[in-house]
Amino acid sequence: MANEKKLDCVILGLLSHEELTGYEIKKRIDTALKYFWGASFGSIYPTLKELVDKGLADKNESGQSRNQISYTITPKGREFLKTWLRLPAEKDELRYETLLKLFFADEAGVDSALMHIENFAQKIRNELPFLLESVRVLEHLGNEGAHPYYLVTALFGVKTYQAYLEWCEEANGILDK
Amino acid sequence: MANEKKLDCVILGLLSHEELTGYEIKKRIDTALKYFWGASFGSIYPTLKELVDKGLADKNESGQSRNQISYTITPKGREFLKTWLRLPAEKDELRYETLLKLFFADEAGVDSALMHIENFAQKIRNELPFLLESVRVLEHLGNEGAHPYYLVTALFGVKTYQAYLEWCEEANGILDK
DNA sequence: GAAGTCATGTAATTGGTTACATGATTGA
DNA sequence: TCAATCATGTAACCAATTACATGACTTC
Repeated sequence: MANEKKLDCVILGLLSHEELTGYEIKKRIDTALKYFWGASFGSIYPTLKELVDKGLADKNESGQSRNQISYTITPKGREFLKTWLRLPAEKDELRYETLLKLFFADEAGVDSALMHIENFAQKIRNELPFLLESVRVLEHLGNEGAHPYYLVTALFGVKTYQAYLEWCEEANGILDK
Repeated sequence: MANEKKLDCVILGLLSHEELTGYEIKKRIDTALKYFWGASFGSIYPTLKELVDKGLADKNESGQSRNQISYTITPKGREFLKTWLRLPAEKDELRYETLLKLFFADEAGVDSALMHIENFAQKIRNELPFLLESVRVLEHLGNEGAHPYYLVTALFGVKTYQAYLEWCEEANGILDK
């Protein structure tokens, strides 16, 4: 029961802010939600169809370009979203392959362990500037509308990324001796 | 291609340390790997069967108790594991429903946002002592075998959990004004 | 006119969860 | 003897990815 589909809520959430096409929804997920959620086209388009069927979103065929289809949230969709938002979160989960490979690294040797840590650190270092920039912008935008919520989630990214980098140092120190 | 099954490697990894039953594998995952991986019985038992079919593990029907079936890793299984361990990690991902509900919280109001943060903090506070105790024990055990790798992954848990708690404070401060 | 990106969608497959079914063992 | 836990396993279901198919628009 705890494993319901969340993508419909993600999409409704995005639509609650603005009218969007499937393609744009994918972009939003890959940028703003990147560090705590993911989804592919192969799940986004079918879910969009479902939302329309259930009366939670409306399809607007007449985009500025002929082949663009944009979606808006319906009042019923907004109600659905609000109900879900107020329910306690059921599942927060991590799947860190890096940690897995590290946990079992005894079998493969310390060099490969150090490589995994370095790869991980590199990925984080690449992404951190984007996140810091988001925070900078959001702090300027002040307390209107959804901005404080965006800020808080971006700060989560920053905090955890910084913790990851500190851990990489620490782990290196322990293993590389 | 990036989305191959990882559970076979998780199980082989655990078997590379010791002989285990399916039930014990589940327990290991729920304790030692808890904060970066998960799996259910419904995936563990079929995977165990697969591993035996592929010659990567052996089934030992004669446990101390009649209805216990334990598994050991074969040399081929060890080779398979080692190869995987040395390949770069492809996928590190988070699915934090809490963050999702926070990102869209404008629709539901600040009270529910603060509730989500508090629930999250509570969960972390509950789990942190166990993790700290693991670190304490592992630091005592020294540098033999897999211990440094266990230590490093446990420290990852501690570092991130502490970062989460700091973030909860910060987020509360921003939203609760 | 070619390359790249914007844009939508489907089919096959898979990895996994949930719920169920069953039964042995242990300890109060 | 009853409850809890140990222990294994299957079937139904589902969410999601990957790969594929298609075509319009933009820019050099």
